[in-house]
Amino acid sequence: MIRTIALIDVNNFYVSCERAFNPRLKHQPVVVLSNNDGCVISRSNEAKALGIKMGEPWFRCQAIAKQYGIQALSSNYALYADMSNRVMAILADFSPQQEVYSIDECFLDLTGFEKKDLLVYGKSMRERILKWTGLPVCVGMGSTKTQAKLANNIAKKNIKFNSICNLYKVVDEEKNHLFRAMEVGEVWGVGRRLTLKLKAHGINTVLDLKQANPTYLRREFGVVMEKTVHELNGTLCIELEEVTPPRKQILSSRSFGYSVRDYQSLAASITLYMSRAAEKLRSQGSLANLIQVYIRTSPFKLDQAQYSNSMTIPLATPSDDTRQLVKVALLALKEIYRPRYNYAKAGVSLSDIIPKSSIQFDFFASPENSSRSTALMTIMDKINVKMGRESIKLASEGFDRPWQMKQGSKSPNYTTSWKDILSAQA
DNA sequence: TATCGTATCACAC
DNA sequence: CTAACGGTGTGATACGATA
Repeated sequence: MIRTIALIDVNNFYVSCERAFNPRLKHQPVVVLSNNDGCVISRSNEAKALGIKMGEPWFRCQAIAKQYGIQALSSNYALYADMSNRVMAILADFSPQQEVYSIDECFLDLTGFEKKDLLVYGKSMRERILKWTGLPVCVGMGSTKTQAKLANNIAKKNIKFNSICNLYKVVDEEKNHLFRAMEVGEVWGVGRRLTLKLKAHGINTVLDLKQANPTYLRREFGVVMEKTVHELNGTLCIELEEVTPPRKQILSSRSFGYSVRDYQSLAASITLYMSRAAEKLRSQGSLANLIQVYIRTSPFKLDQAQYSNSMTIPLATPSDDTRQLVKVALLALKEIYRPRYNYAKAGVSLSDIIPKSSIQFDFFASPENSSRSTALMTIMDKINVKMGRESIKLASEGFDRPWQMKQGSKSPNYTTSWKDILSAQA
């Protein structure tokens, strides 16, 4: 059966979230910055029009920002995550099959809906989300995920589509016209490197790729590209994934607000990051077998001595106990730490992850210890959910943290903090 | 010869 | 005022080691 897949995506998501609560930002050039107020990661249309590039380091935009009064905000993930949940909940009402693909996008399976009704259906999604959350979305529809993505892209860029593009409704002649006008890099799965390579093979536009020979593409570019072309032509190769599978790797890393030289600060940061990673691990009911710790100086400071190192340590028995994971992580840190470098970033990773239900005790492990550990971690997690993050924590996470990342202009947590709501009113 | 482990690449957002 | 460049995650592929 021919399927119908929709992709719904919030326009300029982070900026739109900020605008929903601060109308003064509307019709203005606005950007949201990455952690540490480093790079531009979301732009209003006005900011895009001024030539601000995605991923541009913010300090490089100072001149133009001053000239045009571009407003920059630190990222407020608590706000974005909460808004995301609202959008996803609304969209879940439009189909029983939903794949939450990212913080601001989801696929819906609309197979079986009358093709002629799809535009109206998409329009009602857009209207409801706008009314209930204040966020603008675009909707793209086709017979595969790749087509839905492409349709969404078309809806975003061509005003005549009014934010909804149903590829079924676009006649072949116009489709060819649209696809010929789009760069091959616009296709989902075709990034910078592949764009270059494809162009070297004479494939420049979406239409070129759609018409290319799949067997030839597989030989020259690999399976992924072959699937992409089949999907472009309406043959489904990438299924909707409704249940998010447990993470196979959990990472927690952060750049420092100011460079760090001493072991103590690094140890505190590693403890902090590992605590976060362990929380994520427990929240998905898993155990990790492998720990990685890394530290590095700033690769951008060419005049300074560079050092980057990591260490991977396998655990004797899989664990989700923050205390144990931190202990091992600090052993690794001790091994790789070298004095007299300006460290810019540190991080940890948990991998070789297994479900907790499948735990096998080794010869020396004690089930009693394990259940005590679980009880402690569970209560810690509960306290932190109820009373707020870090209400209870390991002392080695540190208290004042002068190295913590910069967040110079974060908006209030409008939807998740009573304190912030009150101060936002004042 | 098939499989494994690991590093590297490429991509998405 | 300074100096200043994100974070998380997946899958494919390459390649030497291992069973």
